Amino acid sequence: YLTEKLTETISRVTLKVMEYTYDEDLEELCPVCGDKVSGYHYGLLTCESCKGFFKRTVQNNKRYTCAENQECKIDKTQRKRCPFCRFQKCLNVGMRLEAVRADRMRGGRNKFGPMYKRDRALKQQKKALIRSNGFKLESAAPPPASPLHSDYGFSLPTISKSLLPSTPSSVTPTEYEANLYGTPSLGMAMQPHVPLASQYQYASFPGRAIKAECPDYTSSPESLSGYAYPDMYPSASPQPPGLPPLVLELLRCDPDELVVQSKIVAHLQQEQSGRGRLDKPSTFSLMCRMADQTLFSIVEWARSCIFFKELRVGDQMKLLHNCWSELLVLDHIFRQVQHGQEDSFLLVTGQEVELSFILSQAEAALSSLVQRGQELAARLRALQLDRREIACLKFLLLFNPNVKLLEDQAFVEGVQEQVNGALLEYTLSTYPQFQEKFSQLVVRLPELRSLSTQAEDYLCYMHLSGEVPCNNLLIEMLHAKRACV
DNA sequence: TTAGCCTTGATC
DNA sequence: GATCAAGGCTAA
Repeated sequence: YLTEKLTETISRVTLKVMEYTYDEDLEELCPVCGDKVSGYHYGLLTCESCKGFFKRTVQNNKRYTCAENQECKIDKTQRKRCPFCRFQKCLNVGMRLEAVRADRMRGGRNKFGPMYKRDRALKQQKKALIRSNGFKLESAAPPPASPLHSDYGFSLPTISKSLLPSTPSSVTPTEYEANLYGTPSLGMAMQPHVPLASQYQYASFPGRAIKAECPDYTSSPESLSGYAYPDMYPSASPQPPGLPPLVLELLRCDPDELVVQSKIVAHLQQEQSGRGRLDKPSTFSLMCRMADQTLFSIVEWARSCIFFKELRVGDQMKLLHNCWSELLVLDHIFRQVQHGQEDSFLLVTGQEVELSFILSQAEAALSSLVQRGQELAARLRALQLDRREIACLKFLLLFNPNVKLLEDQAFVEGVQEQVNGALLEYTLSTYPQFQEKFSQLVVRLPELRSLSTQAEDYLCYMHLSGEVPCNNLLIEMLHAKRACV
């Protein structure tokens, strides 16, 4: 599998575009302040006020400073208090500077149109997956006559009550359906926490578009190199004074999270549609399939990464065999960091699962894993881990110079050093008030490695018990790694 | 300065 | 002609 993956030509899963209705999108909440969404603005669904705020800030080159610690909470009632943190949040959730037109031309469309369309399609697809999963809501009073049983074979009280609005005493099926998929609270929970393409934010654009028409950034060769940091931001954006180019490059390697999500969702749907109605996999089996697909996307990511693609296939395989579980765990942990809820999980498919449910169902070994994972996520959340840093951490895990028998160990060591340097420079310049952030981040890596080893052991145990689905890349990696050691 | 409403205009 | 995401206007 891995050999194939590393040698095959790039194949892209065609995204299934599903129908959508505009109204459902509008029931979501603004990712910046939680107010009512009024449509797509500058890259994602936001409210009218954050749209206006973003526009004013970028158009007028506003400079803000934060009177506190640059971590003010932004919600509907407090959004006016700290424009610095509000703008920071706008950027962090993925609002796009380049969608603000430097020429102020009105009307018309820009190149984000297809992205908005795809985003709508993905939201719809996720809803469809929930439907087919039979994720059950336990809020309804009275509850639905019969639990919605999953085609995946589990009917779980997965969505926490707290996420649901108070349910009217009686609901029509349509209203129930609307509550299921379209409530603001649930909509927020199901919304991708890193909005589409936010990773391009500073990486792919040589500069803010100066015409109404945005440049075709996806295929711009200039975007690959030769960019300079000062062009990445509007001159008055309250951003740190400099970003190491390597950090930008690493960030640029990250795939569009929504694309990954949709691939996995589409794959799981396809897999399930090929099964008999009575053939219902266990929750564990489904999680394995999900992890398996995530691992595929991680391999895809590595293959297309700067530095990694320079390596020979033999070294590529050794590096991946060494760190696959660490990358998988880090991917999960970072999703939880962004999710920001200590009492629930966000799955790679965008679904949310209550932690208490997992802990009540899981045996001791799994419970311990889950809890350690949540603890690590909480620590990293406390450090305010951002996506530039996570991009670096992924490379630090991938380019591990301690891997035995590498053909080009010096190169791997060199990458490790460069990335370390870039991360250090980034944290110092971006978080000058938090000098020890770099060391605080790096010191978590052994913890992450230990956690991933524990996860591997658990997977191995489950595999020996016959619980892991066949033809699984996880198992291939597990065997390969254990064969090396 | 904010945020709700209005006008515009490329794309379908 | 309808759509809808840009920018513009303005009272609070």
